[in-house]
Amino acid sequence: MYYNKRTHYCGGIGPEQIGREVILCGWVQRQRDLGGLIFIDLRDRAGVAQCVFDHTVSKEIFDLAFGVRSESVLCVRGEVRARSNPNPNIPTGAVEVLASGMELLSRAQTPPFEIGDDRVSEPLRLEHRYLDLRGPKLQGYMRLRHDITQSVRRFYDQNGFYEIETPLLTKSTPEGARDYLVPSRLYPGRFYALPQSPQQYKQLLMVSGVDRYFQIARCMRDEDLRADRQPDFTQIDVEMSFVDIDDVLDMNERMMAAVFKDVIGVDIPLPMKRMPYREAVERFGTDKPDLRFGFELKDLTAVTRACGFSVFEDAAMVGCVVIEGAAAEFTRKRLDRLTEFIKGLGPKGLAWHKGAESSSFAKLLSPEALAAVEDAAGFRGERGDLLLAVAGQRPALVRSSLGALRCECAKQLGLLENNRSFEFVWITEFPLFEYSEEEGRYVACHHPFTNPMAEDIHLIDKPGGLGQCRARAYDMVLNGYELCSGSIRIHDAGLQAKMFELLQLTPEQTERRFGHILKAFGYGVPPHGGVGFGLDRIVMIMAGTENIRDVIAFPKTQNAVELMMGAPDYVDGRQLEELSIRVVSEQ
RNA sequence: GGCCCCGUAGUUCAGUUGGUUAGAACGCUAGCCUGUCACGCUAGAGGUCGACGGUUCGAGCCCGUUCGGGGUCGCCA
Repeated sequence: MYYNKRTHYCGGIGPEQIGREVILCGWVQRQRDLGGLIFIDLRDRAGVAQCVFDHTVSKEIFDLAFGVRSESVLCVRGEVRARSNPNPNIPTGAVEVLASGMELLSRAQTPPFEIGDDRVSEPLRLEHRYLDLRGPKLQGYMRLRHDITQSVRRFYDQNGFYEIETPLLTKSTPEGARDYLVPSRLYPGRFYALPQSPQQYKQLLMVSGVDRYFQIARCMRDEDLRADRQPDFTQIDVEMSFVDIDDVLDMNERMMAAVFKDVIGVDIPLPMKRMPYREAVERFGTDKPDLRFGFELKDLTAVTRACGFSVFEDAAMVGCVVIEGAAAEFTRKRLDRLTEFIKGLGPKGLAWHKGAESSSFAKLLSPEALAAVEDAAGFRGERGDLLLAVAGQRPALVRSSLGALRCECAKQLGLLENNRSFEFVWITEFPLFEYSEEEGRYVACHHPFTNPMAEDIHLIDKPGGLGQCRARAYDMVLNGYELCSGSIRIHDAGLQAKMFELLQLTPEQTERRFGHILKAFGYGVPPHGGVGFGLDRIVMIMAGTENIRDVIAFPKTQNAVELMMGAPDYVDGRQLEELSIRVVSEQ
């Protein structure tokens, strides 16, 4: 037995080891039997090494090598030697191991798919996640994720932050995402909630005088999933005392730059760009703009009021994007597909224009009106521009559709493929409140502890002022993804009480949901603020994938199912009894 | 909850206007082969066409329902 005497990783042998005896352990990537000569490619997390079995090895070992199957676990002992015909396709291709011994440690069944074949359907791979994780792609992502979290920890440690864990079993505060609930055995009818974020705990740590805190925190939200959203995810949670916006932005953009430098050697220019929320929405139709390309939104409403085209005239807003120099790329068929794309988002249709000769609306406008539209849009026919316009009754929908459209066009033009540029921007001056039709009241955009901007506080008492009031809240956005979100919190008891009043929470509700934190704030709270980063998204972008499941070891499907173990699942009747739970719906 | 896409050997896919025995590649099994590395050659096994119901003389194909998966809107303080 010598498998516990491993000398190298498979991927770790090279010309330096020539002439030395090594012991490698790993999985059979492939076996090639040439009759009197057998090759076994042995794989571990570091790479693949070719092991050779020939007449120099005992018949017993040769027969063992003859019978090995893919994915069986072996330990191979032998001498490293130079290959007479090196394989330039693998890093260890200059050498091979001439086997003198071998142990078959675990015989594998035929796997349901070939390791490393990324065409295989995702459900099958998720059901056998441990096999998918053997492949070089996911191994690379796990390593990347490790490197990122280590770099994050180093940065905050070096800047005086304490890493502190907060509870997973906590209390439901139903303002925000839906909670995952955990029944209490000792208190029938009562429930813990799993944290959506450690928000309140980190603020309480500021009350405690921790001053600077961070945590790589698991968070759970029982909401529907997306390609970049899991119900069970990880947040880099950060809070600082005695700070205002600039201090928080400065610290955390330096963290992000340090991680990019450490992990992938990319220099991120600092300070990062900043853009008020309002500007982002007007120029890009979203609060998370992708700044890797242009195609900015233009408002045409002023020039289409009396243009002669009723669809434009009757709309509350007409907006457009100009896809510069790309008119030739967009054939009639592709424009039809873009129209379907837009319709899927809500608007009734898409108007397009390549010049007077080729346009869905030019004939309907007077020459003067058309010139005014082209001018307002920044359209230049001689450059081969394509103008895409959307008209509608809801300006917010017109903007968001155009925002999605500019991204779709960039994608179709191949501007994002293999694009390794990183365009960071802080979105600032978010609205403090937004009106909820569903609840018939104003709700906090961020959360109810968010501080208003000093210059906007007076708006709170003005009629209609609530919707105008801006918050000391900010998001870091990278390539169209929201990477983090944060704010400066309220530390003034009077202002906090006022906020709850404006949110139309009764004193009873306030007491039940937030009494503990208000009580704590009564004993001396420093001005404080912080951020929460979506770690999974950071890893995803640095990995260059668009699928958040790729960078989570054991992710869930879109229906929040964990296919490998089969969670969620029914539980034993006795377990339910202990929890005083009666299941009403049938199994 | 709404909308869109997908479901055929173990895997990835093809399958004509609805028509005889549903094909290919890889993988798998057996045999041969001493320099392969996507080894090669020979032979073989492997399918409730996601499920249920309907239309039809006849359904992988048409219709309905349903299940599973993906994307997206709502939702995600």
